[in-house]
Amino acid sequence: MTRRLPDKTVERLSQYRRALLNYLSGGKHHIFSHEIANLLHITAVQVRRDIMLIGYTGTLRQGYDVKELIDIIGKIIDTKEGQKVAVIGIGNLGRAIMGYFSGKRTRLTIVAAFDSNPEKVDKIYAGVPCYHSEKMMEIIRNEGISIAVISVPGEYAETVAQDLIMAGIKGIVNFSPKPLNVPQHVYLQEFDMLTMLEKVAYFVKKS
Amino acid sequence: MTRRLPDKTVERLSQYRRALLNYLSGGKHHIFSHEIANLLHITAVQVRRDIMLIGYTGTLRQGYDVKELIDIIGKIIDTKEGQKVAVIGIGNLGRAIMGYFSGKRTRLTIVAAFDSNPEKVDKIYAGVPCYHSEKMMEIIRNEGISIAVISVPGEYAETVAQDLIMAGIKGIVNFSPKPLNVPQHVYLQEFDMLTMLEKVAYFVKKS
DNA sequence: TTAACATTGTTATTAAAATAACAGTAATTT
DNA sequence: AAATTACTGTTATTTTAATAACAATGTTAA
Repeated sequence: MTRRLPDKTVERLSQYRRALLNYLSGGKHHIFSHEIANLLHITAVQVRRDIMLIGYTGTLRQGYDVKELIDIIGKIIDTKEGQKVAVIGIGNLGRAIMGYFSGKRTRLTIVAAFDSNPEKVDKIYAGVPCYHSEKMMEIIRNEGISIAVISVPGEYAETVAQDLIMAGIKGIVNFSPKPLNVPQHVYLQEFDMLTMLEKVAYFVKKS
Repeated sequence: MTRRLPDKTVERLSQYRRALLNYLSGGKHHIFSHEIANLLHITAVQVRRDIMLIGYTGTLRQGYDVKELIDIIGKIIDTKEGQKVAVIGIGNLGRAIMGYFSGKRTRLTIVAAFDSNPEKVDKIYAGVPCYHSEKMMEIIRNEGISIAVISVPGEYAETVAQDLIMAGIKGIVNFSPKPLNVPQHVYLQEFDMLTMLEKVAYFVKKS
């Protein structure tokens, strides 16, 4: 249907929506591109361009209808049926991720967590049941989980990813410091904290 | 001294170094560009280009001297004296970050953590003392901390950032879902998990 | 009624990043 | 000795993202 949007535009759409939901709760119904821009600390042109790419169009004197825009973004980002997410590794990071999610109503639902520590298995974290890693492939297949968050220590990341892919996972967010190799049909987002911190340190040093 | 390197190159240099340290511990002393590429699942050209940008040069038949390359990357990324880092907000995420760091010997040292929860104040997390948020500005100034990691809930992120900047922080990694606005002399790295997950979901849906 | 203004939507340009192309060269093979 | 091979280092090209420029238009002001 719609042409594939640029990566960065998709990221911003997600942020627009969150900002707009918040803005809406303040009782305002219309918003200008430069107001959206201020919320995210970017430029108005970029906002308008992104909105152009998704084919929505505002009105000249009032700007954009907040509710409409939220809906349109939803139609682009979400699927009707929703998508199921699993979190692998319930250390501090895994729990942090699940904590961020609980409460947010979104079309993404974390339906299962996995860990190999018997003390964690069969407990509930932020409303999500934790299963033993041995059951991972089975549950992912049976539940039709399409997205996985890897938050295990680096040394396990690779084999976990292998299993996930064999079980039919379509998208992975990798928080481990170990770079992953995935086939083309799997979308991978790396998320490496140590690298990011070292990068910041480099540019701090330079300035 | 060296010209400012591209953002992405700096990220990869950090990853090269980690991979090389690991490789070195396997007893190998030389490495080819395509071998580095395999470790990170990128192309050999990209590796060679990055290495060209930092001015290092390998030998034709042996490739790169692993130890030398590690040292050169260190000279570029690290400062002699090291840089001090503070973590603001000791929830699951804050603890995860400190956990990742403990053990890694690097020129970046987390020297202080801050939280407003009295139960956490004056405790030690992963070897790092936690102080009350009220003391944040003072300690940052006195200790000469130049980098901060924000892992507080979104609603506090903005004021925390303000305070950090007033206290003289030069680089910020923001894990909160609230976009920050910082003056030009402060380097900001946003790190928004919800957005990234929604992006992955979008591309999974598309594929 | 006309001019000035504030806003959107779109095209054009620039900047950043990745990829491709290829020249150069030491070692090895024929 | 010449050809081949397997690399590096660098320039050229392409792709992606961001920014700038500007036409179009309803609204307000003169």
